[in-house]
Amino acid sequence: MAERASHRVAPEHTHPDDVPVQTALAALADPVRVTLVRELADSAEWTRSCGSFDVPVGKAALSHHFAVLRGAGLVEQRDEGPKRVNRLRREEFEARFPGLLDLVLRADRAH
Amino acid sequence: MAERASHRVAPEHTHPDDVPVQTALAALADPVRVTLVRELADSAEWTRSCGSFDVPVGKAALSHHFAVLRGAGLVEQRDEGPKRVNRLRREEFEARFPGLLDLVLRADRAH
DNA sequence: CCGAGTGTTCGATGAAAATCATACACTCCC
DNA sequence: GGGAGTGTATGATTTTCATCGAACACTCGG
Repeated sequence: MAERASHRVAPEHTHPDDVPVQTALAALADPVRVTLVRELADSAEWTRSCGSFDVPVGKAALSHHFAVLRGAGLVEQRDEGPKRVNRLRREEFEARFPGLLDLVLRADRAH
Repeated sequence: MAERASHRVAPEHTHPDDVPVQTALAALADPVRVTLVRELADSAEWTRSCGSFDVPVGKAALSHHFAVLRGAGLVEQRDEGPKRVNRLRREEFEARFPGLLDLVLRADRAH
């Protein structure tokens, strides 16, 4: 059939424009999610599969965190073969919440 | 004696510079606290006592929220007679987390 | 010095969120 | 098509956090 690579249900995405400030802040208030966002920011787009992140949680929790990040308009996902690869929505998120992402990424550990 | 108005233990304050991003985001991720911050932003400094805010929580919870806001470097308090009056640490917080406060204050309800 | 007003502390309660283990669905490759 | 690899869904457990009620501390004005 004229199908793309995946038969799975495509992940639900929320555009940053449709995200309340509250939701964005809550998403970024969790250390695990911030780690994901930071690692994602240091990688090329669509190169990181969900399982490739160095966080101390099981895959169930990990999957949950990605769902939250999608819901906050921070991450976009696409199925590529058996893996689900990720992309940080830098520009779109920056346009909706100017400065916020940079704040989290820079994260002066000097404190 | 050469004492100020209050004998109470002065409230503990944390300067924004000593606040981790994580803490700041968590503090602003609560709707009640955001209401406090917004009302505070719309008032002259040192004019609002803790009890003067329009939030749907008892005074115990309210007192807790102010403690969190102090710990996040968002609010400064001073005892004035029997009341404790507040001030939003606009400049200091802005210097530490550029753009963050504006983001919360503007809070486009258009979503 | 008492009483009203104000805010904090403490302990308990309830709700929300993070986590895990297990089971399941899908894709690819042999 | 079977099996390994990858991610999701579900249900239970744990932790965290917001909240409340009641008791307490402090200030001020009669």
